[in-house]
Amino acid sequence: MNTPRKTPTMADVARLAGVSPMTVSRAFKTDSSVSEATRDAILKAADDLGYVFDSTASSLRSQRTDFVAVTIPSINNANFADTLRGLAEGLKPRGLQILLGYTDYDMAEEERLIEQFLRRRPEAIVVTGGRHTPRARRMLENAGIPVIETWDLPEDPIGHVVGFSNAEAVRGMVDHFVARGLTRIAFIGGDTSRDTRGADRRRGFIAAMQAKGLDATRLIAAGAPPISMREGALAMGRLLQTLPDTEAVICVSDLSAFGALTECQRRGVDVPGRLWIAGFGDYEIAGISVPALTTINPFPRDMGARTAALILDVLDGRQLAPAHIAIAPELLIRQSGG
Amino acid sequence: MNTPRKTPTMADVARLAGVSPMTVSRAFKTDSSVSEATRDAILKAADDLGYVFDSTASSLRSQRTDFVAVTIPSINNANFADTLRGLAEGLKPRGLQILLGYTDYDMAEEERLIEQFLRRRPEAIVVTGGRHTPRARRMLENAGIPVIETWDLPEDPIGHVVGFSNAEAVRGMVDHFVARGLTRIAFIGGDTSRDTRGADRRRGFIAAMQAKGLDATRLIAAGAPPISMREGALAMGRLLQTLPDTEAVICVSDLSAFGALTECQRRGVDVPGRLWIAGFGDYEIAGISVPALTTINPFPRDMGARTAALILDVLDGRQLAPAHIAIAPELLIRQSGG
DNA sequence: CCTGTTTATGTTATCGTTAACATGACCTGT
DNA sequence: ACAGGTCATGTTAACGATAACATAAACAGG
Repeated sequence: MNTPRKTPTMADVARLAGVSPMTVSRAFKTDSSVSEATRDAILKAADDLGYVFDSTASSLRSQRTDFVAVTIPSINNANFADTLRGLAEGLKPRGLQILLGYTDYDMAEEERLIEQFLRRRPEAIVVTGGRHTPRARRMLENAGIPVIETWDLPEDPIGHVVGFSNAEAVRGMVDHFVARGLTRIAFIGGDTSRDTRGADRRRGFIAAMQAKGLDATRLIAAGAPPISMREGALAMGRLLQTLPDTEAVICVSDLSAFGALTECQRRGVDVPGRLWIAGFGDYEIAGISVPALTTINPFPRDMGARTAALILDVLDGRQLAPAHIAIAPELLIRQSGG
Repeated sequence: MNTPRKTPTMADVARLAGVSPMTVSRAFKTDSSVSEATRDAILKAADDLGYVFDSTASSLRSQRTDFVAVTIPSINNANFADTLRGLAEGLKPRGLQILLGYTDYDMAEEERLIEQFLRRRPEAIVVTGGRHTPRARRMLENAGIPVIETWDLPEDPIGHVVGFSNAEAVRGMVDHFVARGLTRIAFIGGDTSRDTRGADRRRGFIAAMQAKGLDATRLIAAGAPPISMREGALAMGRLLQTLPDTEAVICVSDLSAFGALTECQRRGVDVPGRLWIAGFGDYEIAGISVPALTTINPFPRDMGARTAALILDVLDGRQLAPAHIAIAPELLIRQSGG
């Protein structure tokens, strides 16, 4: 019978290597001053015992968890995934581990996640968007760690911001279409308050149209997020039926835009001949579909990378005041219109 | 000047509420036996102090972290994201938090991640695929926690398995195409060993073709993963140039299949009229593109959900022996061929 | 009314690591 | 040869929670 021995600890390693536990602890930190011979002996002993370092104990004693908490609305979204990737890549060199949660576009769920995350004592917390429940906001304000809001430019930020104005970005698209002589422009999506960024884009569309003195009522609902290709196709169907003289459609995202495009293809509506379609996000599909989709690139991965860099700056004391980093989204005019 | 007071602990809450720290601890566990009056007083005190429960200390003492470690090849992949979602949803009711890492299709990176994760003392670990570095495998074997391999049916599993045979799934597609009378069938992707599942699918293609006595050499490389739409389009370009008499193409994923389809559209090649295209994964785009893509649905979300259920069963002692759960992928014949 | 059980709470020791301080050995320059 | 410094290692006492055990009060059944 094999002994049901417990997981070995540093003390066990120390005993086998003939040193004190403290020296073992030092040997596991690369930078510490331990003689090479001692370190080798310790690592050998640790290997022989099958010792696995216990981060939990380390975290408790050192008060450093090396966690960065991140909440995003959805994992099944290439834009957010890109931000996450930029973030993860920027944090990895420093050994910071992301604690990921998705809110499913639900602020109450976000609140629950934030509460859970703060209990884990992360070094920083990144949230998507600038709107939160009052309690969530309070928790973030009192967390005592850097807070970064992304994918938005909130009027009253909690702490740091790395984002862009969704409304402004869509205004750019409207202005471009109007400059090209179009007037009957529609917007698909952004109809529910749940998708905060979608709603902002829709608001931006309405404001921009009104600023140009144009009819801003060609609004097609797409339902609750995640708004995907299918919803885009259905919305396009409704648009073609109710407002057949529409000249261009701006969609809340490339996914709905592509769905809308496929609906046109199924119905034999020529894009861009009879109708222009624009999306948002510069997903891969926007660049490769036939026709390629006119869209807006908000540089999601860059947003993640900048957020990561900001976090490191704050943790290292290089950045003291709340940073307010604005990303400039880029208008990409492609074959689907513009 | 405001006092730089430290974060309050249970002891502080206990003092304010006039109880012992142990009672505070109990009050924070919903199931424990604390009188309603006491609990209210404690929660009130905690709120007044801005107390935030410290999971790190709790984990160290109770030897329970409520973490489940998960490694996936890429976050920017809707299939893996679906698995993750199924997993997260299944684990959330039990308060298990996912510790996510992505390997970027790199086994050495996977090894590094596994090592890091095990230090966090997760309750279980989920890995994608059945191939790992020898050291990674050893670490998993000795981890003393449930190990679940997914997205594959390894010959020699480490512990539990929730997956399917990538090779068998593709065989099903080949058999179907052959039954429909085709013989000149090509395969795009799976050419690098990095994408283990892609390579398995390619192997499955070759084996199935050879089993039918057909030419299994129409293999188009798509490069290193992540193989996406663009690579699919480029590969299709090469296929049309070098093997123009090909009747059908099976692609390593729907993303490359859609890219391939767009290339046909750009070149005026009729799909399915002149060429059939099939993908893998049943991504949303497969169902909505025009023509819709013939593909294979491996039920990624279900895989995640089943994995979560398995983890709970194991943690609760309901499942003792290593489980071996095979998912049956479904052939979806759509307009692009079949 | 007494014993046995349940309920609400307290006491003590500990989870495994490391911050902070201490120490002895070995330099190093004058 | 010695004060001052560096280097490698050791000692002690936490970090903040809770498992395990203990106890007092309330309750229940005969």
